[in-house]
Amino acid sequence: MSLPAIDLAVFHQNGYVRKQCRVTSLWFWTSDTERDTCGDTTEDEYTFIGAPLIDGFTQRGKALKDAMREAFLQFFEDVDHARIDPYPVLARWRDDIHLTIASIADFQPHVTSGMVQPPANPLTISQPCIRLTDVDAVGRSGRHLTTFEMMAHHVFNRPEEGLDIYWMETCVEHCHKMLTQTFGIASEQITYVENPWCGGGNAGAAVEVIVGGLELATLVFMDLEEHPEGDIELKGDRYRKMPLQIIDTGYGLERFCWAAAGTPTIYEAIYPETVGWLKELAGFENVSKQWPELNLDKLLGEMSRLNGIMNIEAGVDGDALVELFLERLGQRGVKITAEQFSSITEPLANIYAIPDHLHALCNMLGDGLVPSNAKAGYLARMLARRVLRMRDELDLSVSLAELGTHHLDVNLGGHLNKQTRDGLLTILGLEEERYLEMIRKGTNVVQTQLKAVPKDSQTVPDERLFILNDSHGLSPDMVITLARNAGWPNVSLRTGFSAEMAERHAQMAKEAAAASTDSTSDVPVELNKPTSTLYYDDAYMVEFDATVLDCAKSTVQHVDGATHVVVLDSTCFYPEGGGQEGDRGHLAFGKQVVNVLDTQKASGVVLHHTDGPVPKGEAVKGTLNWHRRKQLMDHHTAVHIVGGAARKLLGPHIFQAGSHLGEGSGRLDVTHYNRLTRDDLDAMEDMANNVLGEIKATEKTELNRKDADLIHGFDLYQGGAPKGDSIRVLKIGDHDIQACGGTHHDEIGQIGSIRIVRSSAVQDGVERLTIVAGHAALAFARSQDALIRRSSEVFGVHGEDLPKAATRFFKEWKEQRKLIEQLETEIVRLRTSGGGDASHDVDGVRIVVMEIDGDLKSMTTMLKELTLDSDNPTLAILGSRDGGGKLMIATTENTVASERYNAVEILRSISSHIRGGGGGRPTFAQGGGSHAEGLPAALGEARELLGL
RNA sequence: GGGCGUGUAGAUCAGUUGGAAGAUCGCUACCUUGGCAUGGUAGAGGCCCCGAGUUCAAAUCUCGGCACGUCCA
Repeated sequence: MSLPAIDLAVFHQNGYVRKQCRVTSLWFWTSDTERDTCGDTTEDEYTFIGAPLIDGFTQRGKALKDAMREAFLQFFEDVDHARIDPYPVLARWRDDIHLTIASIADFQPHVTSGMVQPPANPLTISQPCIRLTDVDAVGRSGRHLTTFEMMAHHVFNRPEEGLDIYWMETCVEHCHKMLTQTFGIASEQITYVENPWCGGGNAGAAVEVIVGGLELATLVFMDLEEHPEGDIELKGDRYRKMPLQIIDTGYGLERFCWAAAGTPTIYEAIYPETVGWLKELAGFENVSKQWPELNLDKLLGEMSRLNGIMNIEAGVDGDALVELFLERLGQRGVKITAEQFSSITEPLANIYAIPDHLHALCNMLGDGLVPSNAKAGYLARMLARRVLRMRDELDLSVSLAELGTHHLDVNLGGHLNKQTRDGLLTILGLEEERYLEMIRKGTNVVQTQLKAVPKDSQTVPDERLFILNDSHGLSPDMVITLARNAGWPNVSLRTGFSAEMAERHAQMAKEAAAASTDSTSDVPVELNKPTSTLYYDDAYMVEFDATVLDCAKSTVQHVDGATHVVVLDSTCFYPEGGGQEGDRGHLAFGKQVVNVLDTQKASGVVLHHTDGPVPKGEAVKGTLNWHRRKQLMDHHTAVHIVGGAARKLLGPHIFQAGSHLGEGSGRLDVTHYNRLTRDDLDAMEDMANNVLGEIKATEKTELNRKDADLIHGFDLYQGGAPKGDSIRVLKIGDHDIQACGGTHHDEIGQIGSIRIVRSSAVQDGVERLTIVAGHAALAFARSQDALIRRSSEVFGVHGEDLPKAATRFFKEWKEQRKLIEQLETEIVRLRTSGGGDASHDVDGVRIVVMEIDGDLKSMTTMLKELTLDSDNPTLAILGSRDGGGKLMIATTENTVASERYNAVEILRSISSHIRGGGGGRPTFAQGGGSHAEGLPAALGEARELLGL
């Protein structure tokens, strides 16, 4: 079964009839008797360019967006929808996506699954979204954006419970009324296309709203969930009805703006000031002035129209595409050469894309994102780099921070959600520094990588390009530019290479995904009844009585010595979670005792890993290893306090990226754009310890998700996306407020003291702080003391003199090493100059055969002294008893000595005496053995061989 | 989360098959000049990131760590 027709009274009342599209075969509703296409086909061109479809909005840019958004939200407020503030563009309440990609993403997964109440119902919102999938098309297609606002009205019905706010009929009614009355769009201009929607395991009927060839909105009626036995089939999958009915609408704010402005591209409607400014900076007028006969607006308008109806696949050959474009433009009366086309459209594509990318970047950074080389931070860095590259292609002399300042003032009205203006500009400045550093290194890297490539080569080997891109961040066209400047003037990029590289990356990602098959651990016990968690009632409870619900042999060895898994009806053992390690202790029953070696959790059931069985149904007395638990609580509470200090001292972009609380130390990963200095750590440490004295007690409350979001916002979820509706909130005065399920002190003074031991980098943009608190802080101080004591004993100085002493010793060691080298050289000079027994003259070649003390390094020094003087042709054979015997033979290069003697041959014929081997060049050979006592014999044979 | 790359003189970087640690700039001294820019000559400056392993021999190969960079999801 497929979905039935969407036959609504509102269509009939407005004179609409249902037709099937001649091109796409989709069913659609229209009041235009002539119309036989649905409006969004390869035959439906944009009609609003130069002829706006929405009247009454004469503004441009931010003012236009503000007016449009207000009109939309006001309309829905007037029909009893609650206006909701937009969510961040960083989807921190979700663990499956980094960025908010649609308004419905705000309510996934828990509201849409029914677990959590929506903040209002029905509601209206205008949600800033970021989608990077079409990033390459931005600026070129005339309509693509990486960041846009999705205006929406949402309804969450539960018909089985009598909650039925409205469904299709009223939804389309609102939509139609708004379009025709608020925005004055003529009814016959609007078509409603029936096109079922599915995604993410859900599906439903949907209507696309098309005006003037442009899809202005989609109305989705989501009431199906994927199920193998479902009776409805959509696009190859089976679905069944679910208890929830959700209306998910999306109206593209920027598209409304474009339809109201009627500009050649969407960018001129929403970023007119920036486009104008960049054109001026780039001297674009000089480009267009060359061909006064060209009508630029007509050209751009036709291009947008063409892009609107041509579905251009990624990876299409660039040259072929331009040719096709020129042909189609010619058919439309725009006469233009390939040269004119590229010299106009290439700079314009950059001019258009820059404000779009800046908008996405400012929104991301404004929400507190820190650029990085991994995860969401990478997306920000990618956008920053794209802007910088486009800036360089346009040859603009503005910094990224100046572009950011302009964008913030002109297009964002100076508003950022969290980050400060200074913070934003600092980050942009740092990103530019990194970019410039990468370019600077690029020239060198290119020269090294292309060393084997002939200077007159026309291509760069694929493998080199892959390495340069993946490892050094130099995109193929950047490599070509650099290579041309560095001595390979003829190289160019093979067409289609970029597509191949993308394909290769996709392949790599696929292989990586296939390799990481997660092993679901076997849990041998039943997981029916959630364990009652006593540690939340009283974090200080050490002993408790409980009943054994289940006990089974471990199927996998979880920890050393653990043989069984025990489930109790209640427990005060904290299971590992939120970064805090599981508790240990023991369970006693009768006269027997089993040790709890670790505690884990599965589906709300606490699993005690023990070293022995406990009979099912038995009453047990559980006792916690309190020393360990106290230490874990010290660390956990300390991590919250340090995190709060970091946020206060370093800025609003500080977000917890992970934590681990062990007995010996705790660690906290925070997002930050710079490496932390010891001064930073000291300042945080000071603040953290002051907090211990200033704030007496922590407050622990439990809230439902809806209220928690409303009261505290999404900064609450530092520990990650929450899984359920119930949120445990830990408040340490106004210093730190977080959702956290760990165990914490009621009185933070019990921690005693906090030390931040060090910081290290987990990845770019994330700093790891290692923290010790309570007894661990004391233990750490003692071990540090011991290190200093042991070291100062070696030097025989007091601890405070240690740095001075170490510096002096190191300096003297270097000086003495130098001196030894000089003395060794001097010894060789003395032993060989006076015509002693070591030195002989054979037909104009000085021959030196001697045994010396020293390792390979000092032998090398001596050999140099002997054989590097070409006025004194020498054959030198040195031997040492060091490490099983060493032999080293050299001749003075390019002299009679090197002509007459071969070092390698001599070495081979004598090295057997020390039972060794070796090799080298004819003028320099070295070898070693395992029989140092044979050295005199080896040297003796050498003398014999040479006739001495 | 997965992949890749790089750590060598104060700075920027070479270093071939494992076999004698280099270049350029900078620094010091001297020469050239009335003085300067410059030019010339000589010299100083190295825990080849750290730690193991393989080898007669490791800057070079293997493993681990630290630091930095980069691509993809």
